[in-house]
Amino acid sequence: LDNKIVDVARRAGVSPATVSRVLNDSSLVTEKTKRKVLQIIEEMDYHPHAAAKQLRSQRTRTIGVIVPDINVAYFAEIIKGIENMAYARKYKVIICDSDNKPEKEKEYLGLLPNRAVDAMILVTPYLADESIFEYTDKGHIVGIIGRSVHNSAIPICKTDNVKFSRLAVEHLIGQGHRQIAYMGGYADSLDSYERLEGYMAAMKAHQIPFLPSLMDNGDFDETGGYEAMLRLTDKQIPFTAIYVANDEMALGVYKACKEQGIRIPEDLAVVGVDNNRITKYLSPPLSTVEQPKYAMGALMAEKLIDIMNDNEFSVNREFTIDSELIIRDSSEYRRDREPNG
Amino acid sequence: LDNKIVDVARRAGVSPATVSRVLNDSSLVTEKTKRKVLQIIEEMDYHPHAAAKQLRSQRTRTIGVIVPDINVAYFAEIIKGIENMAYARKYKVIICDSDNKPEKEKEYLGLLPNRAVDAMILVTPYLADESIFEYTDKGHIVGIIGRSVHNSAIPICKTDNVKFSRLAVEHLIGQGHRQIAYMGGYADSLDSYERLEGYMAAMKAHQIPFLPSLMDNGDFDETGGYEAMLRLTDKQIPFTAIYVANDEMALGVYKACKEQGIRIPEDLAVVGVDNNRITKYLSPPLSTVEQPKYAMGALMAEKLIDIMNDNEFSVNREFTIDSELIIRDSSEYRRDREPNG
DNA sequence: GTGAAAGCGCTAACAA
DNA sequence: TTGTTAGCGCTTTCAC
Repeated sequence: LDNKIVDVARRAGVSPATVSRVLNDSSLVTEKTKRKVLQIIEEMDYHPHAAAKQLRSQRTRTIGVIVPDINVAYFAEIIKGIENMAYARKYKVIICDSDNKPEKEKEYLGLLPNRAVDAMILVTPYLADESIFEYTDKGHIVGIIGRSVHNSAIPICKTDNVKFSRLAVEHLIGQGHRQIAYMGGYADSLDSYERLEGYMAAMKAHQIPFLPSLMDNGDFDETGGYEAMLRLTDKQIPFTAIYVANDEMALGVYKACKEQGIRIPEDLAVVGVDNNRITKYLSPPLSTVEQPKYAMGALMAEKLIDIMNDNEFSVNREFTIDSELIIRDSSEYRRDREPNG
Repeated sequence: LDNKIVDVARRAGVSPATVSRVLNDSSLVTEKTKRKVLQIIEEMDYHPHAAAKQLRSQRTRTIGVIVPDINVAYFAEIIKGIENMAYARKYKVIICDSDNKPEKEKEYLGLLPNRAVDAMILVTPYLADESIFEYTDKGHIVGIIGRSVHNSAIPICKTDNVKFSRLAVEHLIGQGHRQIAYMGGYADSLDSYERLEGYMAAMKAHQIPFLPSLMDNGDFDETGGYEAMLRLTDKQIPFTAIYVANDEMALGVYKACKEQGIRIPEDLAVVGVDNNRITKYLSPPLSTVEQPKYAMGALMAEKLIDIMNDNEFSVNREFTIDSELIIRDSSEYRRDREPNG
């Protein structure tokens, strides 16, 4: 029914091979034949069959992206960065929303051995390092965004958790706070751990004793943050500031504070991480650490595409992007400030 | 290098056809052979080659989704609905973020004739009806979410713009408002038009004269909403309430009000549309119309998959889902209300 | 610079 | 119930 490459070839009076060369702009075709073929292609409204091309060339020009929840702004922005770079390099992006279900992530990884994708980008905290190595060991191309992994061969893109966490906590200390709580994500997440490290470094540098009872984990989501905040306040150990390992959990902290009549920032200063779009609309606007989400997505997509095309010879496969502390009203109480940031 | 179906066949002592049958669980295989083959597949860690399968079967089990911006919560939630249904039916989803660029949307539509996708879901206000018909006329399967199109053959999923807009405006009238402004999206969008229709119906039903000068368009985004709001207030024609055709523009309205010292809801009641996640965190929380975004995505994906598998015989291809007015503080000023909704 | 021919890995029609 | 066989539509040697 549809036109194939032989039909175009016949009409143009050339061989299928030549049409193929034109299509993939090989340098070995005369300008004249090329023009002719292009014209026939246009006339016949010919479209190459993707699957045939993929089967023959053994590449799909498709990248998969696994995220826990596309609805969370942090992941959506990363995907956007990936998509834009992919589009510029004529790659497609298959989106794999794991719905926070590890089984679903494992199944989606299967796209690699099925050769439905040429590479996979993981933006998920769930998959164990070993599950990832299973694939990289077989030569599959995998990139990781926003989390650390103990394997220097895998390209990974992240920010400096320790560094920005220390800055965030030192900002709170600079505001006069001494009782500062820390809320992490999953207990076993390397990100959580590194952010805690930064927190402790700041405390230590200012000779503030570290209180384990002022620490809790909120699973990186709103509900978890809410519940962790309730546990923290239940303890009756006073604290005047809290450093929360991501903005989603900070939403839960806001909710808990509202319910308990704790005023932000008068009674409690709050600093989050991610600079989700939502944070600047909160009341008060939330201080947070900008994560260059779009840039991380775009960079990782570019690196993987370069690797697949053998344009990537760099030894260093770990890319650390700078992140910036954004101070808003949630951590800085001033009467003279405008109503919103 | 990798195992193919013949390798499995050989090892299992059967023909490739039988292995294929097992893989696609055809009913014509003995339990015994099936078990045997499955075991060999497991042993050899065999994974079928997606492109070969696609080429032979002429289906990709992949759906494309075109959205203007995956970062906008409205679109992200729809995608999530599509992705979940697709996953349940063993389909993949290719995400096409057009970045609000019509050229990019046109190019992504090319995935259809390239047979890189079996169907395409459009969630974009940009593409002209004719551009869509170009593809449907050639037999390509296309579904549309959240906008109207003048062609009953194309499956489309939407909410009843006229109905919910009328409800929203009548809510404002019920609060005692008479000078009510309307902010639409693109001037030529059918959604904008239908929401205006609902607005006018409500006004007419309550014998409130319709003032064209209390209408403007804000292009469905925050900046557009901000600018449209400035134009409206510049006119010096008083209004005490505004019905805004989506939440993104309402963010712009909030910003303009803040700058001009207009208090919400005391000086101006605001109602938006979409119930983006962000709205309930605004100060004051924004009244809005819930759009069942996830449900629309899931429903459309299901319908298209049914159509592709000939399980869909229904004549009616327009699905209208109910939407619900959510009243929060931005349109209802009460001293006794809790700080946030 | 161009063409002929082989084959990528699978499925489906037909035969057994 | 199972096997044989012929392609799906393209790219890519290898000749010319």
